[in-house]
Amino acid sequence: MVERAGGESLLFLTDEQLRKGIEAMFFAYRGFTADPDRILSGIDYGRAHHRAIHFVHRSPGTTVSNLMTILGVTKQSLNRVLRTLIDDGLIRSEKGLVDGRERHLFLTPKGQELERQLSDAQRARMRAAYRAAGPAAVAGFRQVLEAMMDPEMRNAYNRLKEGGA
Amino acid sequence: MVERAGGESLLFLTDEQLRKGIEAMFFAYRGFTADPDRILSGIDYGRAHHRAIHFVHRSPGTTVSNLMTILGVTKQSLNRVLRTLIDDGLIRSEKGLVDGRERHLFLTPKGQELERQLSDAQRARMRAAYRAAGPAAVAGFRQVLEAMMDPEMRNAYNRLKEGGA
DNA sequence: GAATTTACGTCAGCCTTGTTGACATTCCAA
DNA sequence: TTGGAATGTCAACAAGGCTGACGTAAATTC
Repeated sequence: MVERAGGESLLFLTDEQLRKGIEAMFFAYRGFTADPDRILSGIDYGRAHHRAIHFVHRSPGTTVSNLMTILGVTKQSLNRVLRTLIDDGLIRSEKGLVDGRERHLFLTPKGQELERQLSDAQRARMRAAYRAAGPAAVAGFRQVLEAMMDPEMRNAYNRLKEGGA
Repeated sequence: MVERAGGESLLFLTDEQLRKGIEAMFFAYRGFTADPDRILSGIDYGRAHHRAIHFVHRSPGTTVSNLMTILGVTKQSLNRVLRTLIDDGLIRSEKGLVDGRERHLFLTPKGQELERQLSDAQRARMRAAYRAAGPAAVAGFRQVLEAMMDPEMRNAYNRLKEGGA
């Protein structure tokens, strides 16, 4: 009755199972962004600002072009967001010492404060989900997500992982 | 060395682990939407059209207000998308028989054709990820995602699950 | 040393997709 | 009959993507 290959059930690969996974991703991503979005809607920023702040926090001193790659947006789009964050004193931009064409990005204390607020909210939901599901589920969660990424993004993700380990 | 509670390791709840999960969600969601987006960019539609088509396919005869709730958008926003899909002959809207105020939505053959194209692409990636990660990982994946949803969305998700089981 | 390429900033315009507010219609229900 | 619910639609606006073009400074290459 159950399809098998090498003794392993393949029931989890039915279209029905895949569809459930697709819908789970859709609804879960909504939850994933809900809490930071709520905070940001109060102040003048949006999800794009959150992403920039997150990755500058994550990789202090990163360059503009590196951030463009990570976020997958054009420089014009990124610049609009970065411009407001710099003007508002949340991000500091420093001309590169070894290569003067590059701009290195850092969070100011004010920027760090907002980052903490946002990531606290997002981590709280993540923590609750992790706790509810348990460590084994979390390992599987990460495995599937990683397998779902485009290869280039998987590389970017793994470089970030190492850096923060 | 390892924190323990009830004999179970809590290492998976460190801020570092949570941050990795957050970044995994971000990069994976990009991959998740990449293939349908590529198809849609060719024709005249966007991600919003995909979502509408998906859930109309999923729940044939669903009403407009139900779709609004599922998608989490306003009726004006939904109507704009629905309008083009109806005008282009991908979705059919039928006045309710028992309650004449309601409009029930269905995919036309043309709509079903596009739905199949889009979901084939999305399922292909999902299938590859599932296969790479294995059945145990998939179970964990689904558990964590479900725990991450807002309660209302979890209900919506579970109603869909039952219907399709 | 001159020419080219790279990294970045910026202006302008366009598109999608979300929002709010207002108003009309139709129909169910008390 | 009257209020509320479900829907459609018009208008205006905002966020955040995009492309294209142009400018500047700095590095690299010839």
